[in-house]
Amino acid sequence: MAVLRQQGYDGASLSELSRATGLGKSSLYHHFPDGKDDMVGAVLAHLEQTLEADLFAPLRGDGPPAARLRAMNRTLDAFYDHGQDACLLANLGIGESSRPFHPRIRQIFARWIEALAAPLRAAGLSPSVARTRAEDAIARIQGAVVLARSLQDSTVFARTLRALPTELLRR
Amino acid sequence: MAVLRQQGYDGASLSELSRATGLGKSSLYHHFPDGKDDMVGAVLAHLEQTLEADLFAPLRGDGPPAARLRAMNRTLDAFYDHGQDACLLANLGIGESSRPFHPRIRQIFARWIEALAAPLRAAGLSPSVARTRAEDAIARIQGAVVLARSLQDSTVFARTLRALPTELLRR
DNA sequence: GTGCCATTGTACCGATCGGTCTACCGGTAC
DNA sequence: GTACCGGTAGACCGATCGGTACAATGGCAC
Repeated sequence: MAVLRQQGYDGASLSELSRATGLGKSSLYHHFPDGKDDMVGAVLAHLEQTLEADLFAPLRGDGPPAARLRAMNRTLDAFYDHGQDACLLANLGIGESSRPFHPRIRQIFARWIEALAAPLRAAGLSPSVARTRAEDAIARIQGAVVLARSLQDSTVFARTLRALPTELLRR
Repeated sequence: MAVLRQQGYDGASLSELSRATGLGKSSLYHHFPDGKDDMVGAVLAHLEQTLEADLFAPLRGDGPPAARLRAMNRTLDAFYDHGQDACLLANLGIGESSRPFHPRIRQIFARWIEALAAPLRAAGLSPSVARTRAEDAIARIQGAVVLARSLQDSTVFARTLRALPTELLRR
């Protein structure tokens, strides 16, 4: 996952993946018979599981909406290493949209949006407003990561996360 | 530029660049002796020039701030093809930050931020507020492109652009 | 022990990578 | 005409690409 998020699909060569995993090529192809796409699929499946547990489930939880949003912030801050690490979803989703793993990217983003909309509805916002705000928030997070990495300055990322909870719940 | 923004640095092979430009390899290496990095450099230089003329200069212009922001929107909407085209800066900036062209990416983003802050200051916002708002706006645009492409739904992009002028000038 | 099977290291495959070389073209100078 | 030269095509280079073949390893069933 680290190789993919940093190098992207084309940059993540098999020898790099082999080195990073400590597995020889034959082992990689034993576990992932369909090659690179298979490995990417496994990485995305694992990411989806992780996000489900650490991000989506807390968002859907039954605590106060503001607390759920703060939980998301904590997870994201760790996940992106304070905005210094690239986003795997963005790196894979920004390229060719015809890649076999692209539907999975879309699905993960869709789940994130849906999970984030939940606490906003719980706070009394209409479903449609909750949804558009969730989309906008995720766009802001993604853009903050892109900009923080491009500028090599994580200020934007920190500021974006800090502002989100109150702005999302504003009436 | 089209190949680079769609395929990214590693995905943009020389044969692809050759095909897209209609030039043989030897011609490419005649004009860009230092190879791929040289070509990327030229693309970024050209992009910077284009942005300077179509985006930054209008932002710095002397019309009403709201009109300057609407001009930015028009340029961006065309530039990203309503959110369907990837962003070259994001695609190159999201990867390894040690690449030789990375300083140029950073510089272009910095100029964009500075240019966008100008109409905000002209509207009476303090320099520091203008700057952070400019940064946030560019992050939102970048994130909107990432999300629109990942979801294959340009709604987020359109909504983001539409909301920007009034939100940026809000007191 | 023996057989079995999942797993692994290593050599190897054709294709493509980024990049170089040489021969050639088409204009311009004289 | 001829010398020159910016530009070009395409063969070619070693390295690396994604992927395969195959023999060896190692643990487990019996």
